[in-house]
Amino acid sequence: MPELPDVEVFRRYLENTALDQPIEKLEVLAEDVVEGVSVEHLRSRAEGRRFRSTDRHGKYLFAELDNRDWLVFHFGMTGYLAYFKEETDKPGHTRALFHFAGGYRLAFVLQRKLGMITLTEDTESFVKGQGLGVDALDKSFGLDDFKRLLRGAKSGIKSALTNQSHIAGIGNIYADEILFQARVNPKALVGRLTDQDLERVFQAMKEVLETAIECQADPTRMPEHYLLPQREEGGTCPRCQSEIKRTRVSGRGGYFCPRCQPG
DNA sequence: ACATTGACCTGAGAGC
DNA sequence: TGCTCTCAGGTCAATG
Repeated sequence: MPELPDVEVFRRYLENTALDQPIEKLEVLAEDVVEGVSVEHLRSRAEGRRFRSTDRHGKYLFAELDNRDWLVFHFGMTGYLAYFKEETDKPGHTRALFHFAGGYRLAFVLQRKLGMITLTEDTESFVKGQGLGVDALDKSFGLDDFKRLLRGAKSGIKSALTNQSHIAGIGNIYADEILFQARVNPKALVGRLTDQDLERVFQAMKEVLETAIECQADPTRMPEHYLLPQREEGGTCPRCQSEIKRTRVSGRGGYFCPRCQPG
């Protein structure tokens, strides 16, 4: 689930639910999801504080505490947040649980433990330390920057789009969607794409990510001309009705329309 | 610099 | 029902 649009939806969710409430207790149910700092340290920094603001870079979510520390969340392949009050509403695979004064809780949920929580004093240096590239939806990230970034890349376009040190936020699902909308084959070598191709990919990148956020990253709400709801064996291209094909790029399964996105 | 593979984790679904 | 296999929106390290 958690690519840029999903994480942005989580950010807004946290912003709309958990801000400004005293954190009475931070319960860590799976200690191995805390990275970089000890569980004790994390708890001592968070307990008694409140979430003051949020931020996001690529697939990382930041939540600022009122002591200027930032909690960092990464959701791996299966993570999400859940805000609730009754213990019976606690999701399975809750790995960390913020208990607020007043009885509400915020759960950090991971089925597979591929995500993590950590702490940083400075989000910019955290981003730099992770080697992340520019956020895909950064307002100052324009077409010229995009072309400059990809110029010289020897890889296929899908690999380039999902490389977080180039552009942060795009994963397997949305790379497929972007390339479908841009009518570019996922394996096409970046160096062989025309300026027009790259422009279409750039426009599609912005448009798809923004649209996905508006749709709450929910495939069932996406526009009809989107590939996402058809991402399965035997799916139908919403544009030309051809059969959607499965491919493999860098070990990950992907979907594309062989007719709209010829190789 | 790039692709490929396997590892890290856990669960769902298919096929036998 | 139970077993095995494959796959799943993440990244990272080792290898060619």
